[in-house]
Amino acid sequence: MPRQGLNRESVVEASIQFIEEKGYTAFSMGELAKSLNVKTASLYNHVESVDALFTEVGLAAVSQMVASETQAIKGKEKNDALFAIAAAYRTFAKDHNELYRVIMSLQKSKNKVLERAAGQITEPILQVLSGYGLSRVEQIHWQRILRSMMHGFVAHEELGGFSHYPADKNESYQMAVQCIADGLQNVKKEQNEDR
Amino acid sequence: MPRQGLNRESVVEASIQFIEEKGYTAFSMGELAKSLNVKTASLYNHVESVDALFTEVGLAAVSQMVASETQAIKGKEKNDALFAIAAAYRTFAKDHNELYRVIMSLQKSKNKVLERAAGQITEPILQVLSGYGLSRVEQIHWQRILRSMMHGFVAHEELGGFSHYPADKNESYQMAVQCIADGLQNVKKEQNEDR
DNA sequence: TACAAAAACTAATGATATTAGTTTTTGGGG
DNA sequence: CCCCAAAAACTAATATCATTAGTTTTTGTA
Repeated sequence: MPRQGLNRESVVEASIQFIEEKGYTAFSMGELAKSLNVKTASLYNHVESVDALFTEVGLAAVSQMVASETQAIKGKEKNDALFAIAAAYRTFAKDHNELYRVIMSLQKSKNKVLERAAGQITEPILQVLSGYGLSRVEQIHWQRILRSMMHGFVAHEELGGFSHYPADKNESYQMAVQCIADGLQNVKKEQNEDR
Repeated sequence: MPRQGLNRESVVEASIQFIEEKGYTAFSMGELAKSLNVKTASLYNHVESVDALFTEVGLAAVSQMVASETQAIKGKEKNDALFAIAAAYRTFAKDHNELYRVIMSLQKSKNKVLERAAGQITEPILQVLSGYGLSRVEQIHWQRILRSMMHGFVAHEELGGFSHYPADKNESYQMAVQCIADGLQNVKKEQNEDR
């Protein structure tokens, strides 16, 4: 009954912490409330719904991830930047796999929110690609290709999708990124041949 | 009270139909029961839990998907087969996007089940790759790369992850697959250079 | 034809999110 | 310094889930 000094931000913050510690599936309004020494209903003074809360958590997670990526590519360009961002992406997904799931479940939510997130996610990737002398449209294509590969890989990896085979996953990932690096190289080559 | 002649199989079948029609999120034991003219509790004579039921649905979906892929690559090899399986994968994911989600949520489930599914999913992909003269280990790496790209792409696409940009998604996907085709080509080239 | 197993049912429990309505706290204006 | 309105917390209730226990009904077969 003494006030806990909660607000939207601190509730989101607490949710992130809860999810990182106890996991995605353990989360509920009741459990969150308990961890804040508050009754469940009190949370609704600060957030409209569990969905809205998850959206906030997802956006915060996106910011964290983008920050990691941005940090990772600082001062790098071309393939150095490419391998760096790919490594940062995968590392974040592994180190914060519960948050990564929230990011990926974010998509299904609505309109504006999604656009803001998409814009953020795209930014460091486009920065990396800007070093390859691509046209505007090519950048969009390759941005999609890179994101697909990175997400597809970590999604399979984390969900146990390609367990146990006698081949190192780090090496698989390196090969995947190299494949894209080579593909980007080819774009330039083809342009030269066009002249 | 007259018997509905249900059994595990028909319940799974009905679940698939329900999910395809009304969607993943609309599903509940109660709604399923309603669609079968049965009380909720009766379903438990045939399935142990919602989780077990979803596992069954997921495995059935995997079978369908693998069948599509297998059909698509019949009589093809090398890049023909590669582009065919990639197209079939994406088409299935789009045409049965609710089922595709179930497949992807399958992963988190347990041990044996997962292995069986993984084995099935891998099969037609390895068949395609067998045309490229790869070593055993290389096959595993490239299988992971291809699966990552395909899943990553359709996941982003379906969840609205890379909406609206002025670049055709079909073309992005073609480029992604071409990138892998070129990568596979390079493996051979490098082997030749080794001699 | 009777009976036992299978299939359906009723009723209950315990999570869950959410809302309505009530009490408590507290910061700023008289 | 005190009062009061808004904000923050609370209590209580509802509705939706999955799931289980215990009961009745149906039906194949001995």
